[in-house]
Amino acid sequence: MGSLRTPRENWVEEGLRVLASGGVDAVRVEALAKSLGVTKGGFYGYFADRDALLKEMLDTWEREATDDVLDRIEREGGDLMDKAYLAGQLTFSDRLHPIDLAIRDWARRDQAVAERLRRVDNARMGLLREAFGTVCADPDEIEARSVLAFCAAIGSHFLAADHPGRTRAQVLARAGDLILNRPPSNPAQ
Amino acid sequence: MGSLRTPRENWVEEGLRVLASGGVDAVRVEALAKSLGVTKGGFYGYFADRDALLKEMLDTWEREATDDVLDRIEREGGDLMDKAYLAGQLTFSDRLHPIDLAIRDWARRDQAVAERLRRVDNARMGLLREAFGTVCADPDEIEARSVLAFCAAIGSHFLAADHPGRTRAQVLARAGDLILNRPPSNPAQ
Amino acid sequence: MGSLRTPRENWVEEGLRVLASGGVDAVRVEALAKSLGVTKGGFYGYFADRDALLKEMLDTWEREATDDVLDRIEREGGDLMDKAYLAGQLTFSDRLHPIDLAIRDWARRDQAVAERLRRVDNARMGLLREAFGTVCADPDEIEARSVLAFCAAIGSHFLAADHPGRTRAQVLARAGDLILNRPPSNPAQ
Amino acid sequence: MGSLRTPRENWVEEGLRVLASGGVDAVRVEALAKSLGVTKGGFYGYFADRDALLKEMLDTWEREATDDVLDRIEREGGDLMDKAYLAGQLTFSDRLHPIDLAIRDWARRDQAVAERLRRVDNARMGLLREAFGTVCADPDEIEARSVLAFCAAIGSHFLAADHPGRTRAQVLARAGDLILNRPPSNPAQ
DNA sequence: CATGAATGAGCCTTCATTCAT
DNA sequence: AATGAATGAAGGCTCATTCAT
Repeated sequence: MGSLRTPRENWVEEGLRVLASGGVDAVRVEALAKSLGVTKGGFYGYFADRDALLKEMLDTWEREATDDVLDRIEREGGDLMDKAYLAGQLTFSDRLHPIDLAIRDWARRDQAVAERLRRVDNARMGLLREAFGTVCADPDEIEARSVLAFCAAIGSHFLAADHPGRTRAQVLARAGDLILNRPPSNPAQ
Repeated sequence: MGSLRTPRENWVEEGLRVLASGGVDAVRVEALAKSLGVTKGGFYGYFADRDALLKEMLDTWEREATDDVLDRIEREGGDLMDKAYLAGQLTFSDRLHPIDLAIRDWARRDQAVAERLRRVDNARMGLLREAFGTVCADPDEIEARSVLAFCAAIGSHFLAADHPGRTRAQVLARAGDLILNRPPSNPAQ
Repeated sequence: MGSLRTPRENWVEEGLRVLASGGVDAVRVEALAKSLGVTKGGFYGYFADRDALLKEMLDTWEREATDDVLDRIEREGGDLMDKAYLAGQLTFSDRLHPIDLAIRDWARRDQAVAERLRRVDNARMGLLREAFGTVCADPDEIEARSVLAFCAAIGSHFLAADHPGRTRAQVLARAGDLILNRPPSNPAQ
Repeated sequence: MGSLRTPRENWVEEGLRVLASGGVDAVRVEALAKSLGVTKGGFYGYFADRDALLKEMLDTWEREATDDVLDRIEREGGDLMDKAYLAGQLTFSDRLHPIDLAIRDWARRDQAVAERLRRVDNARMGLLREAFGTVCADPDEIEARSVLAFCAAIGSHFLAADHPGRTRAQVLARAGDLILNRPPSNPAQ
């Protein structure tokens, strides 16, 4: 399946993989070349320079993180809460989430990246607001709950603490109930 | 005040400053030397190598983030919620917070750092559990609210979205009310 | 007209153009390919390697600079001084002159090129000697005036100085009078 | 004597040597390092980058080609013609002349270098004008003879032709007589 | 033939590290 | 201890060259 991609896409793909696991600074032409089993010289047949690759990677991520997610939730249907939930699942998928975290860190040092992240996060917050709007009337509360949901999703992946006697998933499930202001959904777990 | 420190401490201090603003990869002996106005050769009079400095930086941070904070809240007194609140203020201070964020990202790629962060975050979660224990009886709920509080603190600094018509601080204040399960503390704002 | 040439000739032509404007080191297969709108791989269908192109360029230049010039002045007729003058005009034409200068520099570092240039310059000096022979009897003086004429033509294109109140062309016209040992041809200018 | 120079000066010196023999493009950090018997990494302790070296080389050349020459002819004394002659000897010395030729070629592709060369050539033309002013009254003729002298000096080093039965020096001596409008200085040679 | 793709050598630059003084 | 000088390993980029299609 990987070989069905154009070589150009392979560079982008490998770049995103490395970005996710090692951060921007680890996205080195030479390292990617080795992973792809080619020599670094070939890289410049596809990209003007390393920056061009980074830009392409961000384009790909932005598209996947917004358009692709929106297309998908539109196709699947459901009410607004279902859609937001599905968007969350797609956003925090094994593929997208690690990239997301790396980009969040990257954005702290690169204004252009910060701007892209802002666009993406605004789109996501839009979905959350719509969803919380179906269960809550006060706009301030909608905003607060949306932010809480978003922060929980992000923060839980940066948080290193243990939860003796529980799994992180269990704790987060309960936190989700609190954010949605509903009774514990699965007390037995 | 800076010059009252030993040269060794100056290297560590500068290292932490750069870590906070540029991430681990920006902590380069040469760059630090230039900032300190000395030559990089001198570095090796104090540290075996770059890794030794990084370790020392982590030691300093860990001490400040746990012992120093604990000492301080012990001295200041107050109930458990006050203590947790003060700990939060100290933790998310202008000095510690940027270092914290950088270390969180660093921990994603370095197991040893992850381990240290786990120790620190566990200590912090301990304070939060104690505090929430004074307003809530269910251990699962205590855990969930503690995590929510922690995630909100971390996540809000990685979140790039806008809040039309509101400041981030206002939204977070309201989120804090939700986490503490209390009515909006300042509805007028 | 350019497209009437064979592809092979196009490579040579473009090579000479680049040689004229940027020197030998600027004659790069990749750059030429881009200018010609083809891929560099195709180059090797016509030339064994870059050196083969350079050789071909020198062949073309040598032919144009000697045979073509001689043919032309033979066809045009006139006395020997007229012929030398026409040869000079052809030699220092917009096309040939920049190539000539670049080759002169190239010859300083490449013995084979120096040898070719020697052949060409000897041919030119021959014409000059014949021409000056019509206005001057002393062989030493003929040689000296011929060299002066030649040096003025070359040197004036490497000389960077200004001539306050005069154009370079005016100064050179007067220099030409001196070389030919005749009164100022156009004192009013 | 070479080792009495600072390492920095050694880089500049070697740079000028290579410039003289191979042109700007041959001035490569790695090549210079090898000639100096050091590794290329050390270069960057003295210069920000290759351009900084090139600039320093040009500074050194400009100083030697103008200030040093002027100082020297001032010290030596003599009439204006003697001074111009000495300046010519210094300028077309084994050291300066090859550098000069290389810079002349370089100037054809680099505007900043052209500007420096213009300054230097203007200074030289100034000396020539003063000298010819002592033997000639007409300003146009002074300018023409000055340019001829200069072009002969430059051009004779780019000219590749042979002079059967004579040496280049002999021909140039006679050319010098013509430029100075004096009888053959050494008819016997 | 010409193209797309890749190779490999070479250059510029950065940086951790060493070492004599 | 601190400096000046140098080393060597990387990494970014260019380019002549090769080769399968």
